[in-house]
Amino acid sequence: MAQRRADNIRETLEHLIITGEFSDGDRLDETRLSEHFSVSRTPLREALQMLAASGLLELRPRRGAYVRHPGIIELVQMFEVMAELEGMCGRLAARRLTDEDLIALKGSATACEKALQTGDADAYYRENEQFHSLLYAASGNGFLAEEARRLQRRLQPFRRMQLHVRGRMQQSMAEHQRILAALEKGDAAVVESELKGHIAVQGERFNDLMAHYDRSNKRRTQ
Amino acid sequence: MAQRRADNIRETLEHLIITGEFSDGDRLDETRLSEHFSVSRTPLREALQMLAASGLLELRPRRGAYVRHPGIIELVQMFEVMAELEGMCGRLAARRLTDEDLIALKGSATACEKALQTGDADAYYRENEQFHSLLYAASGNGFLAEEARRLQRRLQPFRRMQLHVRGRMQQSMAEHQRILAALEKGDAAVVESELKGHIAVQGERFNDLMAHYDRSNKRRTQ
DNA sequence: AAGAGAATTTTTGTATACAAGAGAGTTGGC
DNA sequence: GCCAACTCTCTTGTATACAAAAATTCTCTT
Repeated sequence: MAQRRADNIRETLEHLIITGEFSDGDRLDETRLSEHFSVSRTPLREALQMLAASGLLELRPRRGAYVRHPGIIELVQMFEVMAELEGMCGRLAARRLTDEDLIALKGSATACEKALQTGDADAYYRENEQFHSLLYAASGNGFLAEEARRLQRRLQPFRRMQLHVRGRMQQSMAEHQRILAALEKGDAAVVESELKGHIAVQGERFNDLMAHYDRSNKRRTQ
Repeated sequence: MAQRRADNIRETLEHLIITGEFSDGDRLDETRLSEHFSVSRTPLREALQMLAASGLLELRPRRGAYVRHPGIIELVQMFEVMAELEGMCGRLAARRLTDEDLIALKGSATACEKALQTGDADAYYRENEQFHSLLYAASGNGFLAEEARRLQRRLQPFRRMQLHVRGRMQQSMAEHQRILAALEKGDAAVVESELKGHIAVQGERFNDLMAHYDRSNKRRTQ
């Protein structure tokens, strides 16, 4: 991919869609957008196709590009898959972990703890993401790591919301510690189940989460 | 997606890449290809980007599109993930299976058996693919089913090769029967482990498979 | 003669121009 | 007065034209 402009536009649009600037079902007008970005329709269309490929848009032939936000059912399903992938990463990592991996993971966990103590949810979110990415890499399966990152990215805004649920950050941190301990012992089964739970809880607690989601939706729709 | 021409071209090119008409590292010339397909470069480029999005090409900015075949390591990793996803589908399906799902799966298994008895490897391949697709759907998780199908599609040519390994078809059929039996009993753990094994064996027996692969590669390179 | 640098050529990336399908609005018929 | 068909417009899909960056070749110098 990655011709300069098309890729920049993709990134910007992706952000706008993910942060909810565009609502589900919105139609993206090529001409309007190309004027907005001061480019021709050619690179803009390339951006739209990339977004469609990653599932953020639906391209209906001769009809246009429509924003496609996952509904609650689809979100639960995505978290279900994410839990499985993370569990798999953990299971493999427990067997294949290198010393460098462990050091990096511990460093990341420390950074998480620091963010937790200062109460900086954004920083915690970033460090948490880093912790999980390191774990994916530690699985020793590059393809799995890529797939996990892809889905992580897709679920990004929803995982972020989770952190605003009362007490979730503390619980998340405790889970990280248990995961690290089990990893160090090489206990694949525990790592796998801890990680599955660590993610699955986000799907299961969706009532809380959707309350937040709906309210932020309403706020921006008004 | 799916503007008429770009999508047709994508399909054709995908076939050419998957069947090995293009080798790893081959550079695809936009002008040459657009002349070959009697279209302009615009829809052709769209096709290239779709192929890049699904991992069949690498688009290096200002350098062109390069065919990207998975190496043996990546293939093993992909099968490892496929096994996990199939196992997950099976586990969920054991819990969520409807009567219609079971009937459809049984029908598909019967069709597999018929193909096996007539020794028609192509038919067996098709019916086998159908059996697995039905299983994905039976998981009750549409997102998981889509992801599984995506990866199945990507591994298609390599799974197909497996069937030419001596005795693999018979073994595969027996595994299907055991999976069906466990599904009917609702034994999620057995279904999951049977399916994991059913796929993982393909990754593990990669020495046999690669012997075939290399020979067919050599044959067409000459 | 070999290597570095400049000019040329080739190829990708972007803009614009053109074609054609979908949708809305209008008009004619019943 | 309502429905249907036709036209007109608007938007997408495709072709072509243009710009800019690599790659290649040629030349000049050492």
